[in-house]
Amino acid sequence: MAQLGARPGFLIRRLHQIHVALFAEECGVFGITPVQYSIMCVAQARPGLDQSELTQEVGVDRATLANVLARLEKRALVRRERTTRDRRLKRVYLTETGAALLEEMAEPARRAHARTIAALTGADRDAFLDALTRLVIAGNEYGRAPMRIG
Amino acid sequence: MAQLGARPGFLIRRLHQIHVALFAEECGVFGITPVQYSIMCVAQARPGLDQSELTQEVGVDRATLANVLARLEKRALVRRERTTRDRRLKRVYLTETGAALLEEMAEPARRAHARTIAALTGADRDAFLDALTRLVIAGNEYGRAPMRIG
DNA sequence: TATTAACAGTCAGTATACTGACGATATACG
DNA sequence: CGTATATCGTCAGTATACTGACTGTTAATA
Repeated sequence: MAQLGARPGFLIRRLHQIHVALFAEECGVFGITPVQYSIMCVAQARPGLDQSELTQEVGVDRATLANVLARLEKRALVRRERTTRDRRLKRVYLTETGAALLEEMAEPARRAHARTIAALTGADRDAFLDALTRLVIAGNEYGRAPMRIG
Repeated sequence: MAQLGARPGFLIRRLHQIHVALFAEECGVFGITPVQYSIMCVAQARPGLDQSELTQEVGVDRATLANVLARLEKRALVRRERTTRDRRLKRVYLTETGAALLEEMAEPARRAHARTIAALTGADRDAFLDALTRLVIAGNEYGRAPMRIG
């Protein structure tokens, strides 16, 4: 890892790979990925957001979000409705099936996140998460999927 | 970011997105992505590694590496040679074109990495990189692209 | 030696992520 | 009112990343 290991972007890519692998290990049986899980969580917490609003909550660009939603919809985990007020919009709702799956996955998903940072303890872990949060907020506007902060 | 922002995996995904965006901003004109850049760097530092060895240096699974190398080879940035000793192997070498591009990109790439963690200063930055490194080493064996450590 | 194991690289299929373009719709403004 | 502008969702194309299966080759072993 000599040279590459000194590059922040390289380490971040690796840690992302590792988290995805851990999430698959814990939640693979449900056939749900980390991003799908994030979208389902927001769809439950804030039902009826349109796709554009969802991108800002989940930090996924609109093209990707449309793809993921199409997959979730095909499995009847999510429902989309065109509004009549503004016929451009599609509001997104978690179905009962989706809500049930979300509940089943809660513990495994929590474990996946915990295992990702299990090598850090106490103050180190807190400091890491704090720094990570600061970087994500500071860099929020870069890329095609800025989030709504607040 | 209320709920999602408390999940390590979510933050890591976002920071990875941000780094890729910054790398594209700095290096986009060269048409080279972060992973392509990593592979080219290793190909230069350790010429003649076969693809299997390369996966262990770069932390990319063999299917992905083959794809990336095919693209680099098409642009004549990299060369692949089957060995006669072991006819399964393909050794990888950076071409002169590749070496020239690598030199051109050195500064912009360095900036992209620096900007990714620019919001942290001094001890905070050191602590963050240290924690990040520890997590990457601790989780190295998860997933399909473990690295050779040492 | 003959059979079996393991390994290297590839391929097909799928998921996230981006770009740039497009059609449909809504809003602003002259 | 009518035109220009902006927005929403989608689509096509490309890149990284994974899985599982496959071919060809080498190594191990019975």
